[in-house]
Order: sequence, then structure tokens, then C-alpha cells
Amino acid sequence: MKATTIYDVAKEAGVSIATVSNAINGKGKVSKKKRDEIFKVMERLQYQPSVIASALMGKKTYTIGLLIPDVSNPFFSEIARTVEDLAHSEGYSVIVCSTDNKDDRVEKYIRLLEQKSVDGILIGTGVENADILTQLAEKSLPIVMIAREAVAMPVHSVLTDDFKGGALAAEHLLGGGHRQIAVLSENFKVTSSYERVRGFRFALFEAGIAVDDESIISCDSSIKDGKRAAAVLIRGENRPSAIFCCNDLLAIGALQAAKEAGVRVPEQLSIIGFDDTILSTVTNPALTTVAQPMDQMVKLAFDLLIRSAENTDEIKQRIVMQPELIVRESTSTPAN
Amino acid sequence: MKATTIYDVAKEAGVSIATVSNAINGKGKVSKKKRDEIFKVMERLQYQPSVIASALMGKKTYTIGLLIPDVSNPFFSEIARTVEDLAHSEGYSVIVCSTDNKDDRVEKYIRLLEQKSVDGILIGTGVENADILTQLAEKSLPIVMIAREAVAMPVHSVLTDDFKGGALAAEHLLGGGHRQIAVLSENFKVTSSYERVRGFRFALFEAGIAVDDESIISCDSSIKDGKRAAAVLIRGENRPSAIFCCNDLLAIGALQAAKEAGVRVPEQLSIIGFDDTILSTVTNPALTTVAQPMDQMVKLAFDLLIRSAENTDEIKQRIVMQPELIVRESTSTPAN
DNA sequence: AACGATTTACAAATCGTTTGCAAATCGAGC
DNA sequence: GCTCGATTTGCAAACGATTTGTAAATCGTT
Repeated sequence: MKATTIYDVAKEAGVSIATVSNAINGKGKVSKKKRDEIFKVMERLQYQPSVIASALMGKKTYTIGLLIPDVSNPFFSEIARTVEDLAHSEGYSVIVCSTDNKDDRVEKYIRLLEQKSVDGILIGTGVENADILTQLAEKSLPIVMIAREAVAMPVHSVLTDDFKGGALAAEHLLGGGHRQIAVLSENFKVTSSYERVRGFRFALFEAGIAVDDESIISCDSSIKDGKRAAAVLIRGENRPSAIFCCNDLLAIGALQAAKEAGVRVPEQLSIIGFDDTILSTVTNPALTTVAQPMDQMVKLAFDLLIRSAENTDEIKQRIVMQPELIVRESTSTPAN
Repeated sequence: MKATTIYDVAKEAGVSIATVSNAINGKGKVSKKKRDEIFKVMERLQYQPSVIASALMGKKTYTIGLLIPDVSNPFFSEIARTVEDLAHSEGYSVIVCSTDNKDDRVEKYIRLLEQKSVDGILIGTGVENADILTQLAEKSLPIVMIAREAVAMPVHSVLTDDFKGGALAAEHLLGGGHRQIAVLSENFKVTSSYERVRGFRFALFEAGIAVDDESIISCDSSIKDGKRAAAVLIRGENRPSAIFCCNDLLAIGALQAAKEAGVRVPEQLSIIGFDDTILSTVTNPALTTVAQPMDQMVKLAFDLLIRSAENTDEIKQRIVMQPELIVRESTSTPAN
């Protein structure tokens, strides 16, 4: 059975389609009597305007895209959920795209979203070449980067002060008396991780502590890889008394490596994560970590996205939020 | 700058739009010479056909909807990721909708997806009234339920034998010598949970063990609620030696309640979960749980969805998969 | 009753595709 | 060179909405 169209409603209500359209959108004047009649018919026929057709006439599609590395990663699935709630409350739907941080996927998905005429794209994954974003900007497709740096790109962005976050972690460890400290990082191409490590090292440097390069390991962002990398750190000849991990996944890997090696956390080894995902509350010991105010960030980013749909060529904003240290159980003063 | 349309390509290539369309879709015959010319122009102009316009002509939108209770819940975010990968590999995008198990949301989101002319909907959340599904079936909008029962509904479904899963958990606990057993369940309106509990109790019944009603608690599906509910069980006068939780979230709540009450898991209390999410590998002790073969299930469901788009009014299938017990560290023989 | 001033309703054009059918082109056979 | 199928191409009508300009209906005044 075909869906009912505006023609069916018009015929049934004895008016023209223009009048039905006006009644629905509250545009031109429609007498109360006809309007009531039209709504009654719409109700009876279960009429629902086709978003497709009205999008073709240049109206919005009420759909936005969300680009993230991986929805099944708790950090991003929490973002996705917040985006979704915000979006739905304003009548939008969201198409989720997991890029696995692969550049070609980023590009492919952006093209796809463009073809589908989304009203905007929220990007929470790294973007290599600014070209594609410039093209979209020219087509005035709103884009907002979230939790990722976007230097020299024609887009709004809202992110955390990752450098500061790294420093926060360093200060906490320093305060606990740690001197032998290692770092577990995601691939340095991920700017947020790079900044975190930079901030971390800077704070240590200021305190007169050096981190030798062998104690900084970078690997893929997964529990498994974190575990493997942490294992070599732990088995190494001068085992660190603390490990700073660029995200919670890596920190959990480290926790597992420690457990397997029989070293107790936090008594023999302190571990600190980043992101404050649900995972960090679930481990035992619970993970000390650095939190980003994600809900606020997402809200800001979403508003920016929707607003910039109306108000294009406005100056691109770069909003940076402050991270916060969340002390739980995985860190302490070193035993020695 | 406006996007390039099929007209631009046609004019530039010196042919009609019909020919361009044919060249793209490989429909009517187009001479090699013109086809090459057309593709060259498309390349040069960066032409991308508008999905909107072609959808209006009755073609597919290459978009599907995914209805789940909550993307930020690891069980569902893992499903979402699998769906997404499958979808993208076939050129589809997926709109994710979190329903929080609220009936009105389910209905609202389905209507929304319908308006947007998605090619199909994958439902992983409970649906109260079959009416709405019947309507969609009449409009021949393909629907597949996943991990949820759909009795008397005109849709395909692929799910786990939850009854069996519950029994598996019971047998494991029984094998460990437990006799004093409690159950932590999600709201019984969630059919999968209901079945799990039913299967669990049945297996105990067959072994001659009874679970008194006070030892079966149902609450919202979250760590916090699980913790609260488990706490009363643990503090109760005759503390169980084992708790069967209908999903991993509740099990983690139980784990936390135990930790807080100072009872050791699994020495003093065994806890078993359900779903085998990433969370169950992260806790300490790692969670014994019942796994559903989600990847397979999602693949099956997706294929059913896409295939039933072509082949409508085919008989509705109900595929049921077998659950598997995953023994980790949170269960053991009771201490007494 | 007739007038202009307002409302209200409508017909037609438009958005960017697909598609059935007619027109044009082509190659081959005589 | 002409005719006849076969093959390519293009025209024009959808698809389901929005929007604009204009005609018709309504209203209040005199």
C-alpha cells in the first residue's frame, strides 16, 4: 500500500495542495475552518509529509552525521548518546559513522553524508587533509569538530585543554611522590594524545623529572594493545612506579598487565587514565583518570552546528574546556 | 556554491540528462565513447548524485534505522558497531535511535524513520503494540527484530535462546555446589530477561532447588540500580552464595555492592552475568557470563533485512541461536 | 449596490532524479 | 543510395513536497 501524499489529503479535504502545505507549515493565511478540516483529514489518513520531498525543495533533511573512531568504544558511545538525545529533542536524526581513525574512511563517509544532504556533520575523529572540509565549507555544509584539534580548518571546534589534562595527571603523580614514570600513548598522529603527552612531560620537566624515551610507548588504542605495551614496561629492568595512559582503554590494558604480572595496583604501581568513561568506574581498583566535560562539550558543539546552519560565514569559534582530575583507587604514593 | 547536478554534467558532456543517468546506473545502452566522456566530466565536476532526488523517484535511500534501548550501553554499542560495518560495506548508512525502552519513544522513532523513508528498520528493543509493525508491514517496510522476542508480529526475528541461557547459568552454579541462589533481573516486561529468569528457575527446579520470591529482585538495568538491589540481597539475613544477574550491567552493580560490603567474590559470593560485553572482561574479578553470538546474529538480521527489501511477503522467519557459558573469575564453589 | 482593501485559495513552477517511449543514428544488405 | 532492424539517444512526464504570483472570495464603507 502506498503512503498517503499531500494530494490525497487535499482531495479528501476538498482544497488544493497549496492550502494543505500552508496549513501544515503555518505559512500563508488559511481560514480556521479549512485548517481544522485539513488536520482532521490528515489525522484520519495518517498523513506524514515526506522528508525526502521537502528536502528536495531545499528544506532541511533534519539529519546530521556523527563521525567518530568507533561507536563501540565507550568514550564515543557516550558521546553518541548525548548527541542523539540533543538531536532528537530538536527533531533531528543522527547517522553514526565509525572511522577507526582511517583517513580514507573519513573521506568516504563525509562524501556519503554529503550525498545524503545531511544538515551538518559533527566530527570527533582526526581529519588529515583540510581540503575536504574547505570544500564542504564552500558548499556551506556546517561542520563542528569535537574533542579534536582543527588547526587551519574552516570549522568550529570545541575541545578540551589536553595539554592541561596531561599536566594535571603529572601533578597528581608528582604529588604522590612518583619519580619513575612511564607513558602509554595512542598513536601520536592523534593530536589529542600528542597534546596530553606533551603537557604531561612539560609538567614533569618543570619539576625537574625527565622521562626517557624508552619509557614512552605508543600503540593502538585498545585494551589488548595497551596490555601488551604495558607488559614490556612492567617486565622491563627498571619498572616505573607509575604509568600515565592517554585514555582509559590503555589504562585498563595496563591494569590487566599488572594483574597478570602479579604487581599490585596501586601499592606497587600507580596507573592513571584519561576520559573518565564508564569503564574507569568498573575496574577494580577503580581508575584514577582525567575527565573531559563531555556533556557540556557535546551540547556546545551541537548548538554551534545547528546555529551555523542558519548563520553561515560567521567567524569560526574554537572553544576549549577545562579537564578535571578524578581521583579513584588506582594511584597512590609509591611503596619504596 | 550550489552542488553540481546531473544537468551540469549533461550540458558539459553534450548529452541529455537521461543519458547521464543511464551511464551512471548502467541501465539503457550507452555507447562506450559517451560513457567515458560522461565519467570524465563527472570526475572533473566532482558530481555526486543526490540521494534525495533519486529516493523521491522510488529508489532506495540506502539508509536503515537501528532501534535499541541505549547506544551508550556496551551491549548495544557493540551491536551498533557491527550493524554499521555491515551496512557500510553494502553502501548503507544507519540512523541510531535510543529508546530507553520507552514505548512512546519506540513509536515516535519508528514514525520518524518512516518519514525519512529508510529502507528498513532493525529493532533491538521491546515493542509493545504490534499494530505499528503491522502498519509498516503493509507499507512493506522491512523490519527485523534482533535479540528480542516478536510473538505474533509480522516481522523476522533473530534471537538467542534466553531460556537456555538462564539454564546454562543455573547449571554452572549448581555444578559449583551453590544452593542458596538469588536473581537480579531487569524489568520483567523485557521478554529476554523474563525468559532468562524462567530458564534459570526451571533448571534449579529440576535440580530440586527452589528460589523463594524474595530472592528474585527486578530493577532498572543500570550499574547503579543493580548495586542498590544487590546490596539488599547481600545485607539480607540469609545471604545467597550466588547471584544470577540478567545482564552484565546488573552483575557489575552486584560486584560493586559486594566490594562495598566487604564480601569477597568469588570466595564468599559468586556472581554471574549475561551478554559477555566488554565490561565483563574489565572487572576484577572478571565476570563469568553467558554469551550470545551477537556478531552472527547481527549478520543474520542484517541480511534478512536487506533481502526482505527485495523479496517482500516472504514467510517470516524466527531464527534462534544458542548461548554459551563463558567462565571467568567471578564464580566458584561456595565457601561453607 | 458598488467600491477598494483584505483575506484566502489555487495553478503552476521548481527541486534533481528515473524511466517509458519516440526519435535519431547506425550498420548492413541489396 | 535506400530500406530495414538494431542500437543509441533525448524528450517529457513523473515523484511529493514548497513557493510565488494571481485570481477569487470576503469584508467593510459609503
